[in-house]
Amino acid sequence: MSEGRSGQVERRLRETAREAFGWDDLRPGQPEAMRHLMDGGDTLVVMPTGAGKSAVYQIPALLIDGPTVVVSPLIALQRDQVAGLREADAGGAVAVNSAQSDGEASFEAIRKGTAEFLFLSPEQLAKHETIERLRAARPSLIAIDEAHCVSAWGHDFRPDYLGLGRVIEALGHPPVAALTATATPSVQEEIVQALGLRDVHRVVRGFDRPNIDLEVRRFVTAEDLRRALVEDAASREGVGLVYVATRRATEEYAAALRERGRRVEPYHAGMKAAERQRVHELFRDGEVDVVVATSAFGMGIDKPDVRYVLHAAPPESPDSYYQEIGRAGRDGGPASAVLFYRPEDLGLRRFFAGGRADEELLLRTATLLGEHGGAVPAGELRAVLDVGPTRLTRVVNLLEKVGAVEVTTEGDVRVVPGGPEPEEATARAVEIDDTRRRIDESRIDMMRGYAETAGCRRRFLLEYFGEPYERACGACDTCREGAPAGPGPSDSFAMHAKVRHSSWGDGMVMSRESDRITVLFDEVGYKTLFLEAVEREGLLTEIR
DNA sequence: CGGATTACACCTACGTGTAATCCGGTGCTGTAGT
Repeated sequence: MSEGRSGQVERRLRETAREAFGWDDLRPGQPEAMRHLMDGGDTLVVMPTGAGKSAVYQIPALLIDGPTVVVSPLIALQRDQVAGLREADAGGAVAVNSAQSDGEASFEAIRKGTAEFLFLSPEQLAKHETIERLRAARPSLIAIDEAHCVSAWGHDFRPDYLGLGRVIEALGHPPVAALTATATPSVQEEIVQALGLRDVHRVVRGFDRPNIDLEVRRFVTAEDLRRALVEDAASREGVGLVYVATRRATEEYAAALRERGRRVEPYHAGMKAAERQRVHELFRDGEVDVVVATSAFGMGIDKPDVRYVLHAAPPESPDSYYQEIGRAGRDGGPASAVLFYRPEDLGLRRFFAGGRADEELLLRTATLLGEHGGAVPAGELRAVLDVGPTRLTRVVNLLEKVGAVEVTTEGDVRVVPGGPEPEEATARAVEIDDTRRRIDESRIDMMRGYAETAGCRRRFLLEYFGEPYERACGACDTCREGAPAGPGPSDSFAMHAKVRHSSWGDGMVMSRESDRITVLFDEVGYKTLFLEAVEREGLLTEIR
């Protein structure tokens, strides 16, 4: 590739950025990713909200002939994105989902080229008719927005996320851009695997948010914690968020804060759509001081002047925690993230993470498909097995992973000839699901690790996300109290070293403190080991 | 897994303690009934 041609491509990218979106310049990392897409490769972009993730696919979309399919997890998000693109001179945008009646008109607009962008949920893409309509429009680019959902939701909550790899192939695998604000190296790997990305160019940058002060306050009784949080939230200046674990707690904290004179609204997924919308608007317009919410509140929020994010209970992983506190201080001004912590409150997360694969249903599905021998439409399979679409997709995903069944281009399910027998397939599927669950549970352990570390909290989080951070930040509670120094002079088990444990298998060193290291094992997830014991017992060997 | 609620035992006052039970998050979709 000559210097001249890539320079020319970059000039066209810059021109398009200016003309269509009014952006005067491209940001670091963007041009390379855009060029890679235009050369036909896939790209994985991990950048904070507001740093220009969307531009990475939107600008090439206008330069490559053919429409762009955008997978977006929330209908509300699709609406905002369509509206945003319509304001720009970006070739038009439409969506297809259950909230709008005229899906056919949207497909028509894409086919005729009167719209460049088509927004869809993974569930829409799980339908064979949708794929057929899209194939007719010959999409030339696919964007997966909020790509961490593949890993966070694909295994149970919204299993159609794991079908996206198949969708990409069915559409002829045009260049794919997967975008997210938060993904550890292992989640990045999972996204690449699940989507079947090839020739991947990665842009990973900007994890550190130095203006967010980090603090954990520990409590013994639930009542003390509750009082302290209400007191804290009631006395803060500016707009803030309080994350709680249950819907009921949103109401209770909101009532307590209202009593303290704050303008406050609860928010959770059990509320009516109109009410949720209203809270979003009040928050956006600065007409509330505090929103008390479950994890339902967050995606798509881009309010710059959120001054604090308090947690009344730990979330399920540092991944979720970092996403939630990352909504503070987007304007670069001082912001605060405080976790009000009791170890007992991790129990609810353990409960949520605890559901095991349905062994009986796996066996029944595999047996039934084996006896039938041919391709069975998903609808018929659901009826015979008497299960809903979510459960069936979950089971089919697992059986597909062990090579027992496959989904045809028509969207039917059939056994793979020569694949494992039903019993064997079930056992292997259960094992795969158990591994995934152990890793989920180990993420809860890492959340505890964050809450209980004596070291710098920022360092803990950044190393969890794979960014070596060889110092103390000075802007967290442990630093202010004089956090212990970093790792000693020993250079064994360096950051990101590959190691082997006699019973936990292979893993990678993800963080180091003065007396302990944390290793992410392929099979059992995150484990923290004390260096003294590692050396005394010879627990780990370095491998390469 | 832990917290909140309910049931009921106590035993004779109308309240209190303990055991059993229930419940908990995230969103899409498509259809039936207003």
